[in-house]
Amino acid sequence: MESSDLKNAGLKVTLPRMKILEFLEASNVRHQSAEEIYRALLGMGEEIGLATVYRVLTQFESAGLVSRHHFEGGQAVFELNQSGHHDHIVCVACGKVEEFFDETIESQQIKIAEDKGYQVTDHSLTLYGKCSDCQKSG
Amino acid sequence: MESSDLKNAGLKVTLPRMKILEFLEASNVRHQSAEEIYRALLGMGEEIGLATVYRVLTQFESAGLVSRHHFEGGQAVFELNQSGHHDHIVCVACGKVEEFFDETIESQQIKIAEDKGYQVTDHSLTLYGKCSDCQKSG
DNA sequence: AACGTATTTGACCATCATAATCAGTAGAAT
DNA sequence: ATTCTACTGATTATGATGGTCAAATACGTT
Ligand SMILES: [Mn+2]
Ligand SMILES: [Mn+2]
Ligand SMILES: [Zn+2]
Ligand SMILES: [Zn+2]
Repeated sequence: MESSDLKNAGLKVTLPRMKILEFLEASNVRHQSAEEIYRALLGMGEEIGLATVYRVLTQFESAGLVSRHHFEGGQAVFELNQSGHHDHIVCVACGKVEEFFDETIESQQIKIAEDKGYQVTDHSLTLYGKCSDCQKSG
Repeated sequence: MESSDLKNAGLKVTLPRMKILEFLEASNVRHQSAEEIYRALLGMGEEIGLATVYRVLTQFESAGLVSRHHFEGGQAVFELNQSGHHDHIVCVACGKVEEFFDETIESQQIKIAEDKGYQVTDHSLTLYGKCSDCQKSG
């Protein structure tokens, strides 16, 4: 039951919020833009405004329910925070997004920041390249 | 002489291009937005259009003279490509930007990509945190 | 030096992603 | 059920950046 997630986040349980959360949980695409989510919901016959989608996603982000990523060149994409932290590798040809987590990189980042006297709050790491499929066909 | 840089890049030597390149070379701030560069030039009494600044910076980027970075929340920033590749750590309190290069991270990134069958073309890594100054005063 | 042409400039407008407004609507506490 | 407040969604606003086009300019050629 997703409504408990909303309550826990201090958000009123409303139809648009439920619909967006359900959609993200049911979707097999993990990284989607606000507009993609909006269009998908419209396509499912839901009545929802684009402004609401943007607003709700921002609220979900503040509540820690979703993460927002800015990959090169396009809109921000959102993903449910189900598994823990990870970084991304994006295919510059087909747009496919894969996830990875590397302990060596993670700890090295903290070490670098500490050496410079910084207290790290966040980081963003994205690799760009051609996936194996696109290397064959391109 | 900077005009040779422009010629090498296949760009005609024009006043606006010279002015922007000279400004970037003379500036002690390494990472600046198009608008900051525009305002600085205006403040120096130069006559230049904002559209020209954007256009020229994009041309410089294509020519490999500058790099463009999208840090969180604001405009893109540009920097001269004088030293080699590096990544950035940004203070979330005062906006200060520091640079670093870590061979461990660099090679680990390539290894990760290879394991997934990707041919890396580029990557972006930015750490966010509080610098030592801002930790004291904040 | 003067010319001719292709390129560049800059004022202005267009666009794109996203945020703000605000009147109407719908949760939820009583 | 009533009431109050937070939420929604159509619309408008915003901020960064790109496109247009007439006027200006760089530069190879005379
Ligand atoms: Mn992800
Ligand atoms: Mn830099
Ligand atoms: Zn691909
Ligand atoms: Zn700071």
